[in-house]
Amino acid sequence: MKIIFAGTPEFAVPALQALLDAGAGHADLMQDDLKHEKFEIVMVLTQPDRPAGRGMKLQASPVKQLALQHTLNIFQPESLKPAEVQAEIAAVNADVMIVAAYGLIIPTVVLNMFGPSNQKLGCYNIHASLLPRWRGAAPIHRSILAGDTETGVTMMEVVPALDAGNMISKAVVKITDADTTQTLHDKLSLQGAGLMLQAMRDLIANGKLPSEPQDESLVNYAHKLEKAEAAIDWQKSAVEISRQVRAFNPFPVATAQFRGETCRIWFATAVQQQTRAKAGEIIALPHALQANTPRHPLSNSLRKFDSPCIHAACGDGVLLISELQMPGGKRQTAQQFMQGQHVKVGELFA
RNA sequence: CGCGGGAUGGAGCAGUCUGGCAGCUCGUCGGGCUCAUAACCCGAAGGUCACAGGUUCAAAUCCUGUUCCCGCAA
Repeated sequence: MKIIFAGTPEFAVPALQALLDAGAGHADLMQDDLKHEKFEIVMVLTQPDRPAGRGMKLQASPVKQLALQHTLNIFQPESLKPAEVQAEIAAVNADVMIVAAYGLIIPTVVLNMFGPSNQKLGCYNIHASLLPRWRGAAPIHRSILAGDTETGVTMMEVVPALDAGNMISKAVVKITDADTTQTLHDKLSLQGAGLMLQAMRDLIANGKLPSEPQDESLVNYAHKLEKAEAAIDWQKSAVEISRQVRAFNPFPVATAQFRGETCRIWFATAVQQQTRAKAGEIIALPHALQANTPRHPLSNSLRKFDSPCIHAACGDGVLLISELQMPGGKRQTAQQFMQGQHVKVGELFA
């Protein structure tokens, strides 16, 4: 079965790796008699190298880097709309196309190349949510931000409308208080790779995949994160702020003003504690600087938390900040931050 | 050469503008106190101030070059 794999970022890497592990490879490197039984990756579509990182040097996408290691046929058009680009895709005569966070619109003309009218097996997408919830660009971020207790991945048919195709299979993943977008992303991309591989095996075995339509009444959209959403509003509840912090880790990272500087909050959890302190006020700094700070009534009861955190009052509840970063500096644990900055109880985040 | 910040005992930082004894919060080691402790008290070790060159009576500090790290941008 000839496959085109279309993907760009880290999320798509486990899926491509899964195909490679399952025996896929460059056509020239495979035995002729295996080609019909196994997967043959005839083209890897990925976005063009972009300036990225410090110095803004051109960088190959994670998918491209993996493809290069396996000497796969790489194609990096700016867009799939030009006729000559579409001709190149048609020329490899693939049976199926797998899409995972590719990031470019796939025109109807291209989708039709894999349609039944051409005796092909279809075009399928791996999406990082339990559709129809969280269609769109930032499903992982939005599921944490919304306080969902579970999310997942969905394998689906690609149609012209955004993430609206019929669904093939799903995997559910719980969201815990310790999950960030990073940790969920990693779990989901692995689950997605598994779903995709199973779907491809079923496709080889049966020549088609059963699917069911999405319930349009349950649809909602995961809009791309705005930079402005990164700033913490300390009037909100600790639970909401904790979700925001975890949803924005590792990108773009929630921010707070401290001593006139914008510092980034990498990790924080919420506890239910009544306090009369102002929103954003630091009310306790257990362990590290206890000798130099007034003993706060809460500090004894909060001692059960084994790593030192900065305890900041919110509109409702208390936020325990355990990892943060000052401008120009590295990420550091709350303890290192307290020692280096000489943080005192009563200082304010804004 | 896209723009900005940084490098100082094991960790995190101040000191640099305005050159003049290497400092803070921790950690480590030794001793003390305590029913006990990540608490408290006393003491000690530990530094080529990223690297190279320059200016100066004198450089962590000023000048030049290099390396590495962080942020902006995605």
